[in-house]
Amino acid sequence: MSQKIIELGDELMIKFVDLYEKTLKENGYKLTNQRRVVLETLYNRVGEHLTAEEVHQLVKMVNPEIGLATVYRTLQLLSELGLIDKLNLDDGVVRYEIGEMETKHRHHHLICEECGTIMGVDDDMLDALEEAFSKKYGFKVTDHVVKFYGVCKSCLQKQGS
Amino acid sequence: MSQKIIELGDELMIKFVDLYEKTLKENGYKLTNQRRVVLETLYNRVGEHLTAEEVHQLVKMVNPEIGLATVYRTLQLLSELGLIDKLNLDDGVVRYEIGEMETKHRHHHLICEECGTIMGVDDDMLDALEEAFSKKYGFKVTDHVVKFYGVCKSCLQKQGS
DNA sequence: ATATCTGCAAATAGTTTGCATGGCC
DNA sequence: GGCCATGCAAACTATTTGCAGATAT
Repeated sequence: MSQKIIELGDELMIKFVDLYEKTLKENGYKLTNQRRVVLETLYNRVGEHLTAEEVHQLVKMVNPEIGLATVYRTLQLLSELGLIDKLNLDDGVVRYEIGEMETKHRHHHLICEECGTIMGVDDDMLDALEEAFSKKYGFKVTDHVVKFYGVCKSCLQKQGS
Repeated sequence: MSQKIIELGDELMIKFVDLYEKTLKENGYKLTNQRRVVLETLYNRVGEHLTAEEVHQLVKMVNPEIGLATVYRTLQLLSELGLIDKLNLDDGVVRYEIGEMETKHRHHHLICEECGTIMGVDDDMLDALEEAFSKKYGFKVTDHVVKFYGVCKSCLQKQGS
């Protein structure tokens, strides 16, 4: 069955799809169109933090047949495989975003309490901290989640004027 | 109407109840038995991270009439007032715990992926980092949430043997 | 060929809300 | 006395699951 593929025109995207195929195969999962479309959708929205519902809306533009349950299942799978990241802001919805392939550094989030903007930042400042914690508490850290809440640059400027 | 009060026998607890009364009054909320019982329950379980359902079970031992909805409303209120802390571990349930009155330092969580233990640690290592982030991204940080995932000391020892 | 995946609809789980009654200030 | 808070049940929302048919390998 033929399936319209999103026009990539981007070397990075090809690399990403390769990784997706490799990772799924290695773990014994099938390579389905639904899964690729979900991943491509996330890729096309780098920097955004989408809910399952939002991903479903976007995905339906490419293939209207894809159901919401599949989107949920796919997001969960891709997240487990480390192809995408899960993000929880305590607002009752789980969000997903493309993980950073290029760097090994986990990235963190600055959440503006004024305008709700979520800004992802890449930083290795936490690495030293992680090690310190390991030593201090005898706890072997494998991962960490850091969220900063506050007021973003542009909201600060608005407040100033 | 008379209401059985949990035996305190503890100066800290009295201080805590005082704070609870003061904070509620200052914000125009009524001082009800339900609210105090919820707070005392949390206090009696310092170090644990309870779900609304769990708090409800415990609270019913003191006063079986208290409804689940009230527990939800109360936990939300106490959390907004800063009397207790909210914690989300992405397992589909929101947890609450007594906030640290003594220190200004927010505390962080070490979550063991082996046994599920959640360990709260108090540490000011993040303060420097917060400031660095503020400078670097022009973002005024007011709060942060940090979670470390990994393997706890006792699980590491079990693995070793 | 066959085990996995999908779509749909129904089920679930956690949390919220409307409303009449009860209790604090 | 008035208004906020409570309890109950019903409503809601996000997410999960069962199942029959479709699809990738």
